[in-house]
Amino acid sequence: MNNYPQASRILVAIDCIIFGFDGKDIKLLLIKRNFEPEKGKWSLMGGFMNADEDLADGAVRILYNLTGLKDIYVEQLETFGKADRDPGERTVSVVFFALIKIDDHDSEAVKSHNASWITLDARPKLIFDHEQMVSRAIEHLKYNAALHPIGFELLPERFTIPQLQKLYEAIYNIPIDRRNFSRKLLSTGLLIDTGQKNNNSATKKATLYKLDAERYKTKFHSFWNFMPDSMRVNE
Amino acid sequence: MNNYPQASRILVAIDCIIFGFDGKDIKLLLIKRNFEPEKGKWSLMGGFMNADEDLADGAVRILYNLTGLKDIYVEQLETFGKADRDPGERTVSVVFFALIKIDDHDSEAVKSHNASWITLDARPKLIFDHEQMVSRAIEHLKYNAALHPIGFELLPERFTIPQLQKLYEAIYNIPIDRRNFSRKLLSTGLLIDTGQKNNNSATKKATLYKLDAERYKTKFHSFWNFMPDSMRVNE
DNA sequence: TCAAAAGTGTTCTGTATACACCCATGG
DNA sequence: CCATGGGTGTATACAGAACACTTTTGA
Repeated sequence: MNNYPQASRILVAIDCIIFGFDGKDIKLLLIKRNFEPEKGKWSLMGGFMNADEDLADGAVRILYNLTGLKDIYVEQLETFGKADRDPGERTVSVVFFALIKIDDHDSEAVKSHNASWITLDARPKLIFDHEQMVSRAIEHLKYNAALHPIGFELLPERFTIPQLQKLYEAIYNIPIDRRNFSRKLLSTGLLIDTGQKNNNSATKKATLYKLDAERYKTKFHSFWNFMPDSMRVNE
Repeated sequence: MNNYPQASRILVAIDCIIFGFDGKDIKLLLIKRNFEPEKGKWSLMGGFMNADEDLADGAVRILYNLTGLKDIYVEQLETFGKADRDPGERTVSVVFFALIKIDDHDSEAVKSHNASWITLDARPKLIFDHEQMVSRAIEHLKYNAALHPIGFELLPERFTIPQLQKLYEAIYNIPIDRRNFSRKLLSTGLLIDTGQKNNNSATKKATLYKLDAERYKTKFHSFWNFMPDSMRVNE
């Protein structure tokens, strides 16, 4: 069947920005390509959308291949479509934004794809327009983490408030007042005290919380502001 | 040249959500199709991306065809890629979000495309997944108009504060306090008093303002909140 | 017993809100 | 001169920021 005879058919790529947090730094999962084209260079994890597959399913498939994870946080970010973006052939690329709990990923799969976790500062040059894609994703992370409770997606099931604070300090690269942060966060009612304490600490053990899944859902689309007002720059 | 022999090539459509404001209601520019496929039904304005054209340029081209306008506010919104979204042939559609000053558009071009301005409430059923696209765009408008100064894009060059207020009341479907709105707005420093007054009023004439283009640019990416807190629902 | 990190409380200040009042215009 | 809509002023409440103090832990 061909209802649109005069239009051009082109490749639809899917590229994935994958963020993780190791307790100290925000990291990106990048690939040192051991395949053509651009073998030997760094790129995002990607692939092509199959003809019989939903776009979003394609992203899940590609993310699963690399990380071994299925139920992770994925958002469609933006579609890149400069005519000359891929020198090999005309291609548009739909970019997806994923947040994963870094300890959960399948390190065998990552190794077999020749991928590595790299801090934002240390990231190498990337092929094509992948550099712009990453910039866009970092922007998106900064913007959205201040308005929606997505930070949790980067932490383990059970986490402490100080851990969460370190995460936000890493995202925004600013110090945050411990006491105000904690109060603001608890006042959202999103956290459930598990009764357990964190054993990884050499000093006073912090309370482990988990997300209140119900409240999380209802609150997700509301605007949020638990970042200091200084982040909502008005000047 | 064909570096990716095994992947599928498919159609890339561009669909445009075009918002306008007539001083009272937010309206959508929709097309009653006098061409195949789905002739006789309502849809968004769209077309296909050309093989040698940047994606964003395709959107500008399509918007220009319908409205006769070139320098308008356009954002890429989302790419729709369900495998069965277009029954005719596998197609992904990149949706663009446009805000125009309704008085500026070329009504001849609109007429020749069989298009009409329709209020959100009165909109008809649309073909394919265009309904979802519109819902998504309305969400986007509500979300972003509270955080960024995009409302101005729907008003004439010179506008009054009461006009702007009516716009926001239409977007959010809530009454806003006249006095607080005005103060909040002026405090942003985005408005320049033109010295002129609005003559269309039967009573006291309101001051005509224009945007401070410089400040607009710098402020655009900052979070903003001149909507009442009630909009930033936390419950 | 001391240092380091976690947790709780208090004060202060800026800003959003609610609401009262004055001004301009045309009928 | 009065109804309608535009513009300015002010008191109050609330939430964020700053900062002091207490508690827990392991070394």
